[in-house]
Amino acid sequence: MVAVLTRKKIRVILADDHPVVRDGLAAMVNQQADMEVVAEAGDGEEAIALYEQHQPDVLVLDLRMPKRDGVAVVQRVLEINPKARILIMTTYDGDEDIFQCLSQGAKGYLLKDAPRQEILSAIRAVSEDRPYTSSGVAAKALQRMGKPSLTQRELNVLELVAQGRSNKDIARRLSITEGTAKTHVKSILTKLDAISRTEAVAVAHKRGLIRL
Amino acid sequence: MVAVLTRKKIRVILADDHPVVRDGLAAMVNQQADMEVVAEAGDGEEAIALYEQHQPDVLVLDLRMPKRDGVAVVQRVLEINPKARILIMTTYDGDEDIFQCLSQGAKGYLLKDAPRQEILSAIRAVSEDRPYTSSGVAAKALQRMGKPSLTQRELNVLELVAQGRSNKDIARRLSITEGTAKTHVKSILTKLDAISRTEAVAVAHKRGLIRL
DNA sequence: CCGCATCTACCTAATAAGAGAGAGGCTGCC
DNA sequence: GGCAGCCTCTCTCTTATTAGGTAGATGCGG
Repeated sequence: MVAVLTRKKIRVILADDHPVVRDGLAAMVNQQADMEVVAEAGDGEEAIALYEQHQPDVLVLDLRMPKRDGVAVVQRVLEINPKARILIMTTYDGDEDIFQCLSQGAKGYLLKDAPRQEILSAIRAVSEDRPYTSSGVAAKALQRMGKPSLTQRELNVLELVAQGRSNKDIARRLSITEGTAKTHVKSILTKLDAISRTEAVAVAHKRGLIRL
Repeated sequence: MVAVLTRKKIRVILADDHPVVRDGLAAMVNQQADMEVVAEAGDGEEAIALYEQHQPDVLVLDLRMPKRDGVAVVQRVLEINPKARILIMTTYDGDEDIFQCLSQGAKGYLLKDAPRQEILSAIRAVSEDRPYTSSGVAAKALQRMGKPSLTQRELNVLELVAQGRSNKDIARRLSITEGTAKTHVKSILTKLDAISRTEAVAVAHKRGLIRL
């Protein structure tokens, strides 16, 4: 046995819907002398419940999860404990979610393809309340800065556009006139700097504004 | 120590670009008495090289990888050893890749969010040359059957359509006339059963015909 | 209360996209 | 050789989309 350090171990909760990923992270974390996994969650609601129960030092959170997605979990956990230390970890690299999570108070954000060392450093950083963001992610978050954001209504319209609906169809579904639908589409095009609706969908997808 | 069985252990190679996932799978596999990980690859080329070197019983392969993607690896490995037993494992659930891999000779296909037991069963099945396909995946592969496939040219056009290019722009890039571009777009729409180009992009994405 | 943003709605004119039909050159397969 | 499938090009016609401007109604924060 290794001598136990004076400091307590960093208590970590893992939340990810892939058992494989949880196993991988758990194996990595538990191999470290200074940290341990105290619980694992497979969906958003479980993550919130387990956070409340264990009050860990760090919550490692996948953005895409069943029941409640990452952004919602971040929100809820910070309501429970405004000082919560959350490390977002995902395969996803669109910039909208990154921005949302970080601006809501997540302490770190990194991608799943990060090497072991980087993941462990990130957990340590976040546990000490230091922000951690991998370089590529930081760049994207900066890119997102200054770009106009879509209104809720525009997002609804955008979603329908992405499904290939016509303006007329969109109007019917949202119970507005075709003219209004056009206006929304137009301002979406302007904000996303796109020439056609199809390009708008491509841009929106790249930014993580919509999921397909 | 547990008594060693008469049978040899199933020798497994893991290929995935996420260190976390490799760790998770390795931990799961090595805990089993009847299997062991003999090598791990982080990209397609490495996977091929390690396969050649170790000639494992099972190759567990992620579809999306740097350097060379899953489909290409399946092809190459089966050239090296036509009896190779390959288990495709991915987060991706579009049906095009599933179909491609299975029709090329991969023995199994499952999703990363599968529970531990299912993953292990799949490895065992494939190691005995029995096909394994999780139910949801099988359904999608069947769906794909009978649906018209796009020609190479149409796929090129589709890619440009997905980027939001206009017919005129597509024509210029492919050095064809706008009329011809329209013809291709039209037959894409017909084959994908879409009304507009934007819907075509949505369908194509869902089917895994294109990546964004 | 005022200003600002948003959502709503209408208009015209220009452009792009989609439907339909036809047709020649090319390949590969039977 | 003949046939099928693909790619290419042409044409017309209709509809959808986009650009431009204008403007009333609402709600929110200063």
